[in-house]
Amino acid sequence: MKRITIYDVAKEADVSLATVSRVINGSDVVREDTRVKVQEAIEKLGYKPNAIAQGLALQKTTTIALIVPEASFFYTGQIINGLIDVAKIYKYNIVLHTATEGITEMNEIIETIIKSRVDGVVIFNDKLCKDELNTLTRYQVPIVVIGNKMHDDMIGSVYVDYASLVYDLVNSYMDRGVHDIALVEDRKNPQVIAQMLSGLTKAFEKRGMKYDNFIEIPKEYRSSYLYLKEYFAKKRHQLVLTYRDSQALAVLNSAKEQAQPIAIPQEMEVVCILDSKYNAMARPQISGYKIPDYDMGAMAMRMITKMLAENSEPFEKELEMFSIYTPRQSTK
Amino acid sequence: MKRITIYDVAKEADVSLATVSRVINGSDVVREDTRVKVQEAIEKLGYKPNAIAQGLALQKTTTIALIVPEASFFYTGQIINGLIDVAKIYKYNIVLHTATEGITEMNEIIETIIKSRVDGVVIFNDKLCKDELNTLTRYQVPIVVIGNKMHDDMIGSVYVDYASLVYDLVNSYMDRGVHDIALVEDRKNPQVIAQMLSGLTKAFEKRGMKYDNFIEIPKEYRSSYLYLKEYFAKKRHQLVLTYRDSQALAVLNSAKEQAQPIAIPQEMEVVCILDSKYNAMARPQISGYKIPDYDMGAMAMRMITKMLAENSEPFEKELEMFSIYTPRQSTK
DNA sequence: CTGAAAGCGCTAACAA
DNA sequence: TTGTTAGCGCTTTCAG
Repeated sequence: MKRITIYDVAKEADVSLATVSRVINGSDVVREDTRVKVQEAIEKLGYKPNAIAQGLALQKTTTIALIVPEASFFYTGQIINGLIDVAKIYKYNIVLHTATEGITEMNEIIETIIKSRVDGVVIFNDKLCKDELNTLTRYQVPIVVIGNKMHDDMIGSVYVDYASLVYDLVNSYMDRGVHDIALVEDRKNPQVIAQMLSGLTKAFEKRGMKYDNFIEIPKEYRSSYLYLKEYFAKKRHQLVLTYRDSQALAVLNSAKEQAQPIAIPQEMEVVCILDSKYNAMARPQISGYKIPDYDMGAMAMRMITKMLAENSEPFEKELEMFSIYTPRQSTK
Repeated sequence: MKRITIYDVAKEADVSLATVSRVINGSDVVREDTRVKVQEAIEKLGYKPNAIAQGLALQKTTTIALIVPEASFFYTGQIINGLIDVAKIYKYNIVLHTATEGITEMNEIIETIIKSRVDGVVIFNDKLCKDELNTLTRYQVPIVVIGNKMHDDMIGSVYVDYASLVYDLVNSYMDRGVHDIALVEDRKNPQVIAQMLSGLTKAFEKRGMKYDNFIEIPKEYRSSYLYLKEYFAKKRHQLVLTYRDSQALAVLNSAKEQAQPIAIPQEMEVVCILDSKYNAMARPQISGYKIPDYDMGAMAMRMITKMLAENSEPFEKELEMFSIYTPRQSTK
């Protein structure tokens, strides 16, 4: 089947290509009968407008680039879903890029993004690289970042304030006299951990105390579990904070499986900041915050479309999203 | 910053645009000093070739479309990762589409895919729609489907043979006299379930028996859990098969939390076909098959690139992937 | 209401 | 080795 173009349709319908262009773009100046005639030709030939050629002529691609970290966590999927769902509404295509560690990698992604002339980019990445964003900005590409508060003429953001979330949580525990609070981290989400730490530090400093209770664990579950098993044999805490569900599960299992099991929540409480369906499947069920991943993706896309709109009336470029706490069995 | 084009570079370097084109495409006929001159102009102006224009001229986009189900499961992420990783190697971009339920949806996706003139499409979807694939084929778009065995001039496939996997598993259980085997399903993965069923049926028929032991559960974990709790109060099985980890967890928890807890694996064994990291975090740990999700994505992409290569020597268009069984605590 | 023609930015013969 | 020119398929003034 020969690639059929607007010319073929024009010939078939016996009109000029300009007219065909008008009907496929829904121009209302076309007389009804010629519109019908053209439509029929389109059907008959199975013509589909070439989006590439349109993009070239129009100087826009109606596609936006999405950069996510390579690690495939459940919430990444949710963000993508939310984003794509609203992208569909606005007829945008999404080209997906995954950022591995390493700056070279990120540079390459930015490079291909610029070449592909996307209309905008949404970036969700735990390692935020200001420099890379700058080069995008230099090329006039509107950006929305998910997960970090920031703001600029061409940059918007959708985020959760983990610092104050953790601050509030820790604060209320400290009010009740719980001071032995540990933070588990595995270096996979440095940005978020930094925020959590700042919340913790602030709560401690408020009371003239210094915070330094990290439990640094390996990146993989199995070794984390083993590490924690040894750790808890020597040391326990009143409250353990984790970011991801798998970390909380490592805590739970290693605490339970001590020679002298640690009773959760009686002896030690556990909160997993980033709630997931697996938290409710664990035993004891793990308390956590329901972060609106899907909505963050959706709102990020919404924001990009606003930035892209011609007549865009001014709008808030920093959008804070809120999470709700779901207490379960791992806390008193 | 004005959009700068190949003309600007040509003027700056004082050569023709053809020469510029040659250096950006690495043609080796360019004299070294003019190449340097052009490179300098490119650097100076910050020129980036317009991939859209290149696409138009070359009649190819170096992007491939990926269709995945909307549901965000862990393995979907793995497939995407694998696919993107090899896409990077071959300089392909990935535009991601999620297929919600409903045929209209799928038709729209196919429509935009055809318009966007991607070089190929990889489709991973539990609901396979032959018709949609046909329209792609009519437009000469090479396809690789992940998860279903199929084959055609323009279609390749990468799959796991769940039927024979389940057949072997069930067969060995039946050899040991275990006949009371139940299959849990929630209608979210009809294609795979159909395959599993065919394996089960075959194993039963071999012994002149008929298989009809389904446990049809709701789609959400919470209601599945409640459903199964009632179910297991009345009825138990020697072996329960599930597809996804969350289903196995629902089985585990509801069995454990009976008035008279069901001992797993002593009284009832559980196998989750699709192994995931959460299976190892559950207690008891759940036995399952390690399906090579990442590799399936990677191989699918490899296959597409082969189909796209000019001088492609013939290759196997049906690629079976194998999984390995990891016995854990949920089986004897 | 419709057509002619000039781009959009780049590639690839074909000449020079 | 380099330049000239004709597309790639579509949009959009500008005339008619």
